[in-house]
Amino acid sequence: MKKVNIIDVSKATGFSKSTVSKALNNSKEISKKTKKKINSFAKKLNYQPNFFARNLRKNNIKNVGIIIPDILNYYFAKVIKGAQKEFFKSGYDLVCFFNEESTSKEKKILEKLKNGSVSGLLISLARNPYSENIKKTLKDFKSLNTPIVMFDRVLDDFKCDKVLMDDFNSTFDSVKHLVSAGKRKIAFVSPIHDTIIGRKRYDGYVDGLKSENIKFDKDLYIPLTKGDTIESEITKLSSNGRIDAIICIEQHTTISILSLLLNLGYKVPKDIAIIGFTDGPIFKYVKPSITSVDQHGEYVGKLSAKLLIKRIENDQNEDFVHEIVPTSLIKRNST
Amino acid sequence: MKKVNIIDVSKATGFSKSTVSKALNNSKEISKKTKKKINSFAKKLNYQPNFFARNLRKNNIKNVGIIIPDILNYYFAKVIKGAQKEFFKSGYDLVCFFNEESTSKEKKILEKLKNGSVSGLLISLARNPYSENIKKTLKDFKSLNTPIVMFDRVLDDFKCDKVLMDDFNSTFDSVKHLVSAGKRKIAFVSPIHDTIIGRKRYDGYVDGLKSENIKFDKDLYIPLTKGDTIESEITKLSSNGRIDAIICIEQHTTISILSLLLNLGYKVPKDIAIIGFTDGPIFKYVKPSITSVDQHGEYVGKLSAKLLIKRIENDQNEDFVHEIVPTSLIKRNST
DNA sequence: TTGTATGCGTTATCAA
DNA sequence: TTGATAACGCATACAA
Repeated sequence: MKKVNIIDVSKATGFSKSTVSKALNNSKEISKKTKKKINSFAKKLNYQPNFFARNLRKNNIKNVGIIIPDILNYYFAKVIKGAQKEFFKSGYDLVCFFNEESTSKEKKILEKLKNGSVSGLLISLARNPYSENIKKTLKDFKSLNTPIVMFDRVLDDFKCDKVLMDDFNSTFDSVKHLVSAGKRKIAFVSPIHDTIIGRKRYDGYVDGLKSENIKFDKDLYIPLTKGDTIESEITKLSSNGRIDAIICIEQHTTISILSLLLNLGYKVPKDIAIIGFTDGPIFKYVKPSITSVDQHGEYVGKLSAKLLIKRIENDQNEDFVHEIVPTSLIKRNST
Repeated sequence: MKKVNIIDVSKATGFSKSTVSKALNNSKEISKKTKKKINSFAKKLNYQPNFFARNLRKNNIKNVGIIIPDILNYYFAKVIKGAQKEFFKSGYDLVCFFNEESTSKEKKILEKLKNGSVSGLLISLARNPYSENIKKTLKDFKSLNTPIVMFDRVLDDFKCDKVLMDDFNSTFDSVKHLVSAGKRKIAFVSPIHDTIIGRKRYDGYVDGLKSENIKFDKDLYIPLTKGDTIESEITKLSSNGRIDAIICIEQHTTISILSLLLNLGYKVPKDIAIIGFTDGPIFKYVKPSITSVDQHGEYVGKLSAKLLIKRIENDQNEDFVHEIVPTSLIKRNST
């Protein structure tokens, strides 16, 4: 069963293929009557204009790519949701890729996308993306005129539109919140201390303490390296009333800490309060529910999509934009 | 900055464009030396063959679409992950859409996809998909030679490859598991009693009871309609030792039930055991952790992708396949 | 081994 | 208002 093309419609209606084309594209050159006839035939034959021929002729494709680390991460799922909605509204299709925190996979994806199947790219990089490789590959997109918008995990020295979370204030505000709840011995647990985001959140924590005239105690800063378990750290830290609150900037570690504290017999938040990071509902269902920093993933996706569309459709030479999306604290029962 | 095309490469190298084309496609007609030269020039110029021209010529596109209800649902996220991996391996790009449980949105997506931007379609329908509209739209894909694979939420009277969960045995096995833990007064809570899946799980429950010689008590079957709260139902049901276990086939309802029971002073699982449904980690972190039916979303995605690729690349006329993916019980502390 | 010519299905320009 | 023709960029049958 061959696909019906414009010539089939032309033959069926008796009009030339250029008339058919114009009629189907609702050109005002064509009379109402002719349009009606041609449209009805096209429908009857289930004619669909060839995607490639049309795009080849018009030389633009309404596809954009998105590359994120992991779709099972609730934050990224929200970003995709927000982005997809926005793109769909503007007629763009969203092609999804996952780098699984691997720079080499990321590179493979990027190389593949150079084939022109997308006219723009949304990307949040794999951890430790500071490889020259990736940067070089990304630069190729510039010469292909394919704009890139980075969000969340961005490359500092790559020039493009960027959407960032307000990581600094997320922890700054967390400290404020804890202090207002009477806490002053606040630990900071970071399994991502070697990332830019981790450092910004750390800075917010340190400055938050400073703004409350609390002396920074480096023993209360717990950077975790991959594979570290927090068990001994937390046990040590929590003994003798050395701390009365914990800010943890990664979801699973937060849950482990909560369960550890409860097992050790501490009351949360009375003895030790906890603040965690996630967009997801998990913290809502544990006991006690955990106060958490909401990163507004859906909004990040929407905003990134808007920037990308603008960049695709308008001037590529405008100055690059860096948007900072504020986080907000969802207050629950752990603080 | 115009994109460089094959003629630019041809001029740069001094070879004709057909020689260039052949060289870049690694044709054995072309000498090693020529290939080398042409390849190096192509690289230097950052030449990328025009996506549309190439596809127009070859008339096949390595894009597939996936439509799911909601990406924030962990099960569907897993399906996407599994599918994406499989598609990527075979060189296909995955274009993602979400129907948000709306048949009209679903229809819009399908209509749009008729433009030939994908050569295959993976779909899990919005609830209540039994509209003639959707079926008619889906049928159009047949005449476009675009194969469809349905998974999970399928349309019974539409002929295509399908991947289904073993819903019947999921609840059948759950009953067995509860009985082996000494429970016999097992309630069944279903917020999706009006769906095929809901009915199959119900059947599994009923037959599970039968196989254990437990008389079915219709008062223990709680179908919930949208908006119903389970509070009064569960309170009534749990009083006077009327039940000693609950199977609930929706994640959020399950969590609510757990929390309700604990508030009412019941011990879980001693007084009342609970089994829920989800692929996600939420049940792992509540106290007590909840035994749950794992639907193996990633495998469902992978399998669906495989079927679709086969259908795209091979004979379209083979008989349609219906795969049943077994579920498994993750035993935790609520049973 | 390389080059010439043609066609894929559209849309756009120009002529009728 | 309609139609003939060229062009988009590539791949391939065929000629050299």
